[in-house]
Amino acid sequence: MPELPEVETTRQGIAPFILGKTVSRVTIRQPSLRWPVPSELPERLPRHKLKTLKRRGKYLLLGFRHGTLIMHLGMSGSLRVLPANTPPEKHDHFDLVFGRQCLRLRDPRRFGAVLWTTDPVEQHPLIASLGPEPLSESFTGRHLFNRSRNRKVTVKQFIMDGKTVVGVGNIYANEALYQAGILPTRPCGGISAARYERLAQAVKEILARAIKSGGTTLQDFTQADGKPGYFAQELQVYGRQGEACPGCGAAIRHIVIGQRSSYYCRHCQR
DNA sequence: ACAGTAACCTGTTTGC
DNA sequence: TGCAAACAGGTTACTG
Repeated sequence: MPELPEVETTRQGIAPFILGKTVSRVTIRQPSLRWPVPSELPERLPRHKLKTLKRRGKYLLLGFRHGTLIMHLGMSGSLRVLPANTPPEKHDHFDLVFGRQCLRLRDPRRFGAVLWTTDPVEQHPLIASLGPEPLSESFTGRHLFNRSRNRKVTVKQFIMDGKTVVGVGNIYANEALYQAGILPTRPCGGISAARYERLAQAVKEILARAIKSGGTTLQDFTQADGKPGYFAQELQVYGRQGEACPGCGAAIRHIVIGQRSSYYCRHCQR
């Protein structure tokens, strides 16, 4: 479900309710997520104040004086702030309670994660090898060009790899390649620096616009207040197999690349 | 180091 | 209508 815009939307939505607040209780209902939820959290977190709430790629980082809680929403996760006495529903696996309010993780497919580290979080194995933030200055066309030389994977797989750049999932990879006019199947090692410049620009624009729209709701993504995101209406190619390309009117095509659905226009992308 | 595939899990949609 | 297969926004782990 959530790509970078959805995670950022979530971060912004929950921050005002939990930043600076003190944890009163932790409830683990389902410890079996992507990795086991650390069983010591209910002893370790209460009485500690949440000092920072950051995002790195699609990871949310909840900073405490004595460590960092790392959360990931996987394919189907969502976080909401609710009154602490709200009865949990079927897939509500984890609660971080702050007095009368509670941060609740719901994740039907359980590909999400809740982890704890006392080391500097940037050294955590899941975080340390990540590429640059797409909305930062260190993410450039030159970076894409340099990293892709002598590689053969398709450009779509290349930009979806978190070691290349973080936060570009399947939806926005399709959209960025369309906007940049690049065929998703093209081997990444043969694309020119000028075209990578266009692609980096497209990634930045699309992610920034999606964040402003509150993310993309396809089936069940909700912002922290329970409202859907509105970027789905602005998707040019994703999920539009057979529809007319907004640029030239040709039918949008659908293929599978690396087991992920891919959509493109054969005329506007080359 | 790279490329390709399977794996984790549940819910919904599609096809016979 | 019923049932099974296919598919879904992510990422790691394993194989060659």
